[in-house]
Amino acid sequence: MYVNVAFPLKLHPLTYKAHGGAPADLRGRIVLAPLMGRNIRGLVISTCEKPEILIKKDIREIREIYQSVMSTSAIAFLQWLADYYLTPVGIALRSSFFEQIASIVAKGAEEQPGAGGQGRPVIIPCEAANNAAVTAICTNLSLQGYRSFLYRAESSGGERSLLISALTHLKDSLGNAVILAPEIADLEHIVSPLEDLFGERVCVLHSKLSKKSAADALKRIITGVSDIVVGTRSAIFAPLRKISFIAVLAEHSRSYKAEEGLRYNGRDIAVMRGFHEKAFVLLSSICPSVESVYNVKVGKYVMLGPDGDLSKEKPAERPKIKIVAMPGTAGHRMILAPDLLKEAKRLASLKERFLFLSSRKGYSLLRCEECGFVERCRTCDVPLVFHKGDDVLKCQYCGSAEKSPVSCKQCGGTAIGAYGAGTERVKEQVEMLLKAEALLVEKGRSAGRVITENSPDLAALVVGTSYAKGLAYKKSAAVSAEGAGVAVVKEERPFAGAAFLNTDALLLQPDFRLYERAFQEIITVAQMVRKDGTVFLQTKMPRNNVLRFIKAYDFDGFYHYELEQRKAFNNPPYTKLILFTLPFQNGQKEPGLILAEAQRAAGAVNSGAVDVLGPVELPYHSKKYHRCIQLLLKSKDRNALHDTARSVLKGLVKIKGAKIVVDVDPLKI
DNA sequence: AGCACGCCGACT
DNA sequence: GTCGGCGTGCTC
Repeated sequence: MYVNVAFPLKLHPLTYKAHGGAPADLRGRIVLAPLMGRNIRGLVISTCEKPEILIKKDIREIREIYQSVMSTSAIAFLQWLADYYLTPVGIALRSSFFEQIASIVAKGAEEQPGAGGQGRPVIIPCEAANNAAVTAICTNLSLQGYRSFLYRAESSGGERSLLISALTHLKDSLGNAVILAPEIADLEHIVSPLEDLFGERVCVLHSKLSKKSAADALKRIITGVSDIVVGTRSAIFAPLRKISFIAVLAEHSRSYKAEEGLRYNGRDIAVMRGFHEKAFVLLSSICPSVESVYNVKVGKYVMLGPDGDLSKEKPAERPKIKIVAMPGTAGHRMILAPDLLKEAKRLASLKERFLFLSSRKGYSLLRCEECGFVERCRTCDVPLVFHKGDDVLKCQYCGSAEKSPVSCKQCGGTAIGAYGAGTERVKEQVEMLLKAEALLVEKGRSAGRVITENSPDLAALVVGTSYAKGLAYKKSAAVSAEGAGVAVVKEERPFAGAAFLNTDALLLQPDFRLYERAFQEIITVAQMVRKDGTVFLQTKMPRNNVLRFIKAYDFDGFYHYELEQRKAFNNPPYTKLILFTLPFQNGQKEPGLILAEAQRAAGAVNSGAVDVLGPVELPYHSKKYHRCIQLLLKSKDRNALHDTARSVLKGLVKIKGAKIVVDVDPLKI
């Protein structure tokens, strides 16, 4: 018997011989196989009586055979994953905790697998806060087959409570489950109630766990001690033998998209894993993605709601959204509108909390009053941001800083003024106008780190980028890599008011998903503000369509409008995209040469069903690379798109010295 | 991922 | 003349 073995390498599966006494059920087993003079652990993805390909050398024999870690459906999912994301199976395997799993299995080969599932769950009675959705979940789960549902919740609390209520109802009848949340910091909210319900059955899995914690979690899953896995996107690769329930919380979140390595979307592949496992898949969000709403529309998902229809829901009590028209005249310098200031002042006097959101860090841009010149970064070609505290001009991408100028680099003029308002300047303004201290919160570098503030009580006035949203909560235990799983339920103290100071920054960039993002961003903040509070939107475009939908909390109106727009401009979800990026360093040989070769690769496209955009040369913001060449394929036909992409990729890999990044269903283009 | 093969610059 | 740089290619 021969076996085809996938290794966690950039390599297609290789054929080996299995010795006479080998067990018959080799598929899904981990094996030790000779490769390049060493022994490497791999996964048997298929078996055959005769080798499927002719090889010059003689076929070598498997050295060791260990236990199976993948069911047939898990292997099918893995192969689909590799196929869909245009990558060798080995790369897909490497994204699936394979090396850790293989090492656990090989080392623990002599040990008996644990009986598993003995921890008696502690059942906590659930408050009867449920609705038709809970019933729908329970009924459908018992049907045992693949189905995907989309649920729009009123609040993130509501989203969690649907999940917890449904699982409480199911109690002992719940099979294996995977529950995904976008950020590590979101996990603690779910883990704690789930542990109350299911005890030992619950385990946490995400990529920031220490080696040991990850190994522990994986071991618990493999041995059957834990069969309810809660985690971030990578947890969808949990080595469960079977899955009957998958939940994706905040399914609209962009954090589900991997931005390095295999660029998968955790939400999309959760649905596909659910399909292969014949599982029940629940996607939920307070503002579902346009993609998912579209999938409901075309019958791929079922809408879960009181009447299966969003529009029939009772209007919830929500904070008022107030559009504040700012003077449109060029050069107007108002940062905080009087209305907004008045309300913030009133709330501050009542010791209530107010959140000021700006989309930029730092103080402002510096602009020559004479000629309007704004200095840009030499490598990244973006405007440099003035940081008043450090008195430097800084690039937001490469971080390079230089002393702030005294005169204009273009005309020599000495009148240089602040232009726009970043968080640093907003803080200055707020403190000056409200005569109170404000807390500045900016996004840290590592996702999942929770801000902890020194003051015993939370600051009343908070200024920040959208990252400051995390401060809607009071005490939060830092989610360290080690301590994940030890959850502390946060005590909430919502903001009584919030303001987007430059809403227009959310509405003016050239990206077809911009309106969707603005909608989600504002709804997310509104959801955190007290129901009797106010959310202010400062804008120079008070009549903008999206702002009107947001003001009225008109979800149906928004999705309808947005889908029309996407259709009219041939954008996703009506078309599908695959993006090739070839990044290069500044010093590298003429990009013109690479561009010409990329052109040739793109020229080989012969499918009329696929549009080719580019290749074009663009700035690329990363530490190592500064510019890139991008090639975008666009089609209504997924099969034609993938076939074309495969042939284009064949051409691109021939380009010497070029690194190629393939992004199927890119979010940023 | 490793490891070998292979074609251009500074040395015992 | 050789030693060695790492760019490119192969691994059953």
